[in-house]
Amino acid sequence: MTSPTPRRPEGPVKLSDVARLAGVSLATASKAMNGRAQVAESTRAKVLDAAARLSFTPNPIARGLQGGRTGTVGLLTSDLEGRFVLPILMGAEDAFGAGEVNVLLCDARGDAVRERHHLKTLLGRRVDALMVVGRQTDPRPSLGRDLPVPVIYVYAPSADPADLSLTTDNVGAGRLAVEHLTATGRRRVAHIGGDPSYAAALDRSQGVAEALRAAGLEPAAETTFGEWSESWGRDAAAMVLEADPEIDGLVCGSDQIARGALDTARDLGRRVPEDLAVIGFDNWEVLTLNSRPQLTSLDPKMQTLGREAARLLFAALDGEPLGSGTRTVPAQLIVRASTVPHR
Amino acid sequence: MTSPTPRRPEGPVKLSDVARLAGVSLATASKAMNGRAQVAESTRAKVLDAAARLSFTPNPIARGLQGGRTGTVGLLTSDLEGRFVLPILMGAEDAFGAGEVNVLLCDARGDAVRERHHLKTLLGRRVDALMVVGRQTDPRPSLGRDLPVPVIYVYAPSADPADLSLTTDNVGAGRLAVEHLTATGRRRVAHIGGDPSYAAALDRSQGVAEALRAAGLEPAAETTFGEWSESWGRDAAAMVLEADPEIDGLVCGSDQIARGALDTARDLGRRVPEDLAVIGFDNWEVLTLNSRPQLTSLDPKMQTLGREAARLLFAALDGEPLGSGTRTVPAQLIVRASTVPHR
DNA sequence: CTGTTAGCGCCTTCAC
DNA sequence: GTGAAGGCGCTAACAG
Repeated sequence: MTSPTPRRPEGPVKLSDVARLAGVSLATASKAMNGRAQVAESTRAKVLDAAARLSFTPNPIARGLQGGRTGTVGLLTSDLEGRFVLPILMGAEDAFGAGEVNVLLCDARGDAVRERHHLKTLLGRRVDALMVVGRQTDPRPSLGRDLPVPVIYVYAPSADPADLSLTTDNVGAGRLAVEHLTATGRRRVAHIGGDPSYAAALDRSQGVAEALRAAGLEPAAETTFGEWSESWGRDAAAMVLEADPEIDGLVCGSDQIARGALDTARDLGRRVPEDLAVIGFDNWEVLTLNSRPQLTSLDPKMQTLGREAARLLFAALDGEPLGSGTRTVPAQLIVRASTVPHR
Repeated sequence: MTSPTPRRPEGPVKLSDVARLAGVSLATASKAMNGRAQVAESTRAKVLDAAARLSFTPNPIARGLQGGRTGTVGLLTSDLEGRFVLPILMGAEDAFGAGEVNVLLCDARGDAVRERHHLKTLLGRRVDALMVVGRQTDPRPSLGRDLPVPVIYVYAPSADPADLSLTTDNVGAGRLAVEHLTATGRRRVAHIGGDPSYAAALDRSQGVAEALRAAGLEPAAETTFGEWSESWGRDAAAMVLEADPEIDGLVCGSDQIARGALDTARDLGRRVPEDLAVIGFDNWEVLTLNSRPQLTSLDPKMQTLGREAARLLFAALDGEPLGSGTRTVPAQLIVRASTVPHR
């Protein structure tokens, strides 16, 4: 047996160490390591073995200098604060990590100048691709058309249809909410909207309207828009329920609003879900799991969004055309006790 | 006037382009750009001007190959999911970004094997420093003592006292909570604890006990521990208030618990804050701002934690000794209507 | 199939 | 004060 762990050179082990141990030239070692075809299987085995014994890791910096892949992608967020961004980030980091890619994170904190600057440094670091994450579904300005790497916009789509964007399907989510309520027998449904300056609020409202129409139902009231807060949910629910006491289904623009609505329902002595079904959006668990009763909600699948975006970038790096336009990921209905009686 | 924007070579501009435009050699250009002393001021000016006109950005990859700084730090999180991690990340990214450093993000998702792996790739990428972020304040295993770069543990301190850790002062936070209640005249104070398997729950409880003793007060009851949920807050508050109706101050182990306690107080007809003051921990705004009344809480200053950790790493990169042991950042009392009557 | 030779972009000796 | 040459670790031409 040869010595299992040859004397390691000081410092990190380099390809030349591997080559020497394997008794081949540097170039051959390189080819063997990178799976190039012009290498005899026996030599490849020798090299691979040597590499393993030295636990060699190629230096990505040196590799990057060559102009090939750096194995990094830039993640440009407009605002880390938003709770929506984190799951996207997780999904992306997850998907990339599996593919030996590392994520370079930059937060522009809502400032276009800072965003420009980060874009420059990321390109300077020769990232292989870029993912731009915003915290609203309203379209945002494009980074430009002639970037040297593939770019995908996530959650906040690019305003330029030539770019590729991936966002959540809020219209569909609105439809799903109503379909769930009608499927559970509700006939008199009202919608309490969120902040109408957000596309998400308008889209959800549109979906609600479409589904009601499709079900042959009149909305119990015009959508009332307000803000994304519990207090708005409390107030709006009081208004709506007073105006039409027959209402048996309430679609709320967000879980916060829904939680406020639940409070009002309790104050008014309405039993949920027996007298009144309440449904929210976002599936923000701190809210949905802690409310009484627990809240049915539409999960925007942010993690899927991140993962899927990473997948698309990977495909682009593998030479597939990136594509363009805005694609959506469907929301998922999470049923809890606020819409169906105890099982 | 010379042409303001000289014909740019194709591709990114390199130092040799700058040198040529400035009419000096590559070496001189390098020295001039890096502020080395052995360069005439006049030549330096020429070079700087040329660089500006070409908007030259040094290639960090090539720089990194040299073995100097790569201008990247690794951020190793044990779990991105936790809501605590994000603000730390923001603070760190913020502080680093200002210093022209980029953050390489890796999420181990609570898996030690994955953590090892990420550690290896980060070191392989020659990060200048490492920041390890956990989601509980319980000590975590050290990454080891002989890492080639400075390491700081944030929020979750390292179990090895030779490492440098930065976390939040939960004991002090517990004290602050009680001091606030006594300062507003409460004399009969009980503590509803969180999940006792968390150091945070025990530390806060300890701080509460200390401050009560210091104020010459008996705790209204032994701390009851449970879980970090609203329903535990509701149940525990009911128990505690029934056992001792004289209680006029409730320190809750988290904002979630506090919110549950507020619900119970309302159900029991106790006026908050007149009859009963309620205070939480974490200052999680979705909870504190939406409760009725708004909730006084102790903010753990996670963003400060991240920023401060980055600062310490910067100092270490500048040659200062890194230091060791666990340091803490004090929590900040955020007073709202649940402890003081309407102003 | 394998090895030799040139760079990638930059910084750093070391002569001049 | 300036420039020429060598090298960081690796890959991509080319020769053998």
